Amino acid sequence: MNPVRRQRLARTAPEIRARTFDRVTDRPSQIENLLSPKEQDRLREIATVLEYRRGGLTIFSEGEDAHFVYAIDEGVVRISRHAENGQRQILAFMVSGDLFGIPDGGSYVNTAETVSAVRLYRFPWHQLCRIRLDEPQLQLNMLIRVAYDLRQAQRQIMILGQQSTNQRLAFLLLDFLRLPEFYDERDGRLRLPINRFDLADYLGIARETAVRAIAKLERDGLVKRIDAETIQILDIGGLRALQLGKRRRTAAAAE
Amino acid sequence: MNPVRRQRLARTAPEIRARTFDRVTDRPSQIENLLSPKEQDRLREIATVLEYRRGGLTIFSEGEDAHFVYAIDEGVVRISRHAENGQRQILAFMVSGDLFGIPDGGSYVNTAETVSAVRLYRFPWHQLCRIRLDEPQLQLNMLIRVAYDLRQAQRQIMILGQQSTNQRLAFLLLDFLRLPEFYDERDGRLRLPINRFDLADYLGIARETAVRAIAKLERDGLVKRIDAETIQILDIGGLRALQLGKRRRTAAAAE
DNA sequence: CGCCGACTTGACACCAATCAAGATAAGTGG
DNA sequence: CCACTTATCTTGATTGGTGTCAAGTCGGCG
Repeated sequence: MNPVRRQRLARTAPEIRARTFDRVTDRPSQIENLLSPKEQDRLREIATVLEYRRGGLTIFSEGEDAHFVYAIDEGVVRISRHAENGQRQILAFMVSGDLFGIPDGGSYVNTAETVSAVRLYRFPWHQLCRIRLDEPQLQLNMLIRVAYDLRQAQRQIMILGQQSTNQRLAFLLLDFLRLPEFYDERDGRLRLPINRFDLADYLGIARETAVRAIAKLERDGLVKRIDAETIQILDIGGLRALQLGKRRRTAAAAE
Repeated sequence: MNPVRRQRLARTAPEIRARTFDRVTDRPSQIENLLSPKEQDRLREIATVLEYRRGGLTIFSEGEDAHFVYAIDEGVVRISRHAENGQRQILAFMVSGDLFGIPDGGSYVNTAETVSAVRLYRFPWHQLCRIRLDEPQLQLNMLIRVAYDLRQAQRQIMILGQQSTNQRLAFLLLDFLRLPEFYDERDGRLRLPINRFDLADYLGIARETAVRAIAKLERDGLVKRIDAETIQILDIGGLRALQLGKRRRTAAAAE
C-alpha cells in the first residue's frame, strides 16, 4: 500500500529464521537453520523485501483480501483490530523475527502498521501454501509460530484481566528491556519508539492514565524520563516486584 | 488425574471433527470428513475416551509434563492460567469440538478443568506427532485450530481491553446464545453451567461485580434471572446494542 | 433441622476515564 | 532566523465505576 521502496530479492538474501522456545514467557530464541537449506532457498525464491521509511504507515488493513504474509527483519510493527464502534485495540507489537499477516478465510483479520522505520520480507500466500504441502518442516514451523503467538495473546489476556495500570506498564517496560535493540544495558536507557496513544491502546487504558503511570513510576524512583521516548531504568527489581503484587481478589480454588 | 471412568476405544468411535471458518468472529462450523478416512482411522487408533462425571475436576495442570492432547465430545472445560501471585485468569471455555492441551516445550502452559460433566477424547502427543509427519492434512488441520484459538484469544483481548463490565457480560451471554446446547430458542432460556467465580475470572472482574452486572441487565429489562444458573433472555437486540456502545475514548487514528 | 456453600446486596474508598488546559517540541512558511 | 501552526505529551479537577469488606439470603444436603 504505502511501501516507500520495494525491490525484488535484495542483495542481502532474507534470512528466514525459525524459532524454538526456552520457556513459556520467554521470547523464542532465533535458531537459524531449523529449516533445511532447500526450504530456505524455496522461501527466498518467493520473498520480496519491503522498506517503510517511517512510522504510521499501513501495511495492510483488516478486511482486505489477504495475498501476503510478512516477516520482520528490522523495526517495529503494531498489530491492531478495531471494534465495531471504531475503538482500536493494539494486539501486539511485532519486532525483528516475528511473522504476521496470516489470513483467515482469505482476508486479514487485523491491521498492521509501522511504528518505526521497518524492513520486512513479504511472501505471497498462495505460493507459500504450495511450498508447505511438500515441505513438512515449513508447515511445522508455521504451527510453532502461531502457537507462540497464541501464548503471547494469552499472556496479554492475563495482563488485561488482572493487572493494575502500573503493573501493566511495568510489564511492558520489562518486555522491552529484553530486546537489545531498544535497551542499552550499559547506560540503562530504554528507547521506546512507541507514542503514548499506542501505549495506551495496547495496555487497554487511556492516554492520560499511561502518562500518569509513568509519572508514578518516576515518583517511586523506578524510572526516570529523559525525553518522551527515552526512559532511564533505575530499578529493574522494583519493576519486577511491582508486577508480582496482587491486585484482584480472585476465586482461590482450594485444591 | 481424576478420570472417573476411562475406556479404551469406546464402542462409539470418536468423531474427529475438522473446522473451517465462516467469519472472523463466528464459531467455526464443524465439517466432518475434512480429514480423509485414513486419517480418521489413524486418529481413532490412538484415541482414548475419558469421562468426567462432574465439574471441578482437573484434567491437567500448568507445568505438568504434557503427554496428551484432548478434544471435547461433550461438556464444558475451562482453560486457565495462574499468575505468579496465584491469581487465576480463565482464558477460555472450551465446548464440544474444541481441542486443547497442546504442549509447549514438553509441558502444559495452562490448566484444564471440567466445568460440567465432560466426555473427551485423549490422544498421546508423541503418537500424534508421528502421524502428523506423514499426514499433511492433519498437520494443516492442527494449524487451523490453533489459528482459530489465536483469533479467539485476540477477541478476548479486545473485550478485556476496552469493554465495560456490562458489555463484557453481554458479550459472554451472546457467545453462549449461539450454542444450542445451552440456549433453548423456544423458551428463550439460557442455562449457564458456569458459577459466578468462573464468570468473574473469565471476564476479568470481581465476583460481586459480575453479580451486579447481571442485576443491572435485569433492571434494564434485558434478561431475567430464573435461578443461579438459568437466565431468561428478554431482549437480544438490547444486548447487541449494549456491546456496541462506546466505552473508552481511544486514539482515533484519522485515516 | 441446622450447617454450609454459593449467590446476592449494601456501603465505602479508591482508582481511572473524562474534560479542560497548559507545556514542549517539531514542522511550516515568511 | 523567527512567528506561527500543529501534534504530542503532561498535569489538574471532577465524576463515575469497580474492588473490597461486610452482612444477608437462598438452596442443597447430611
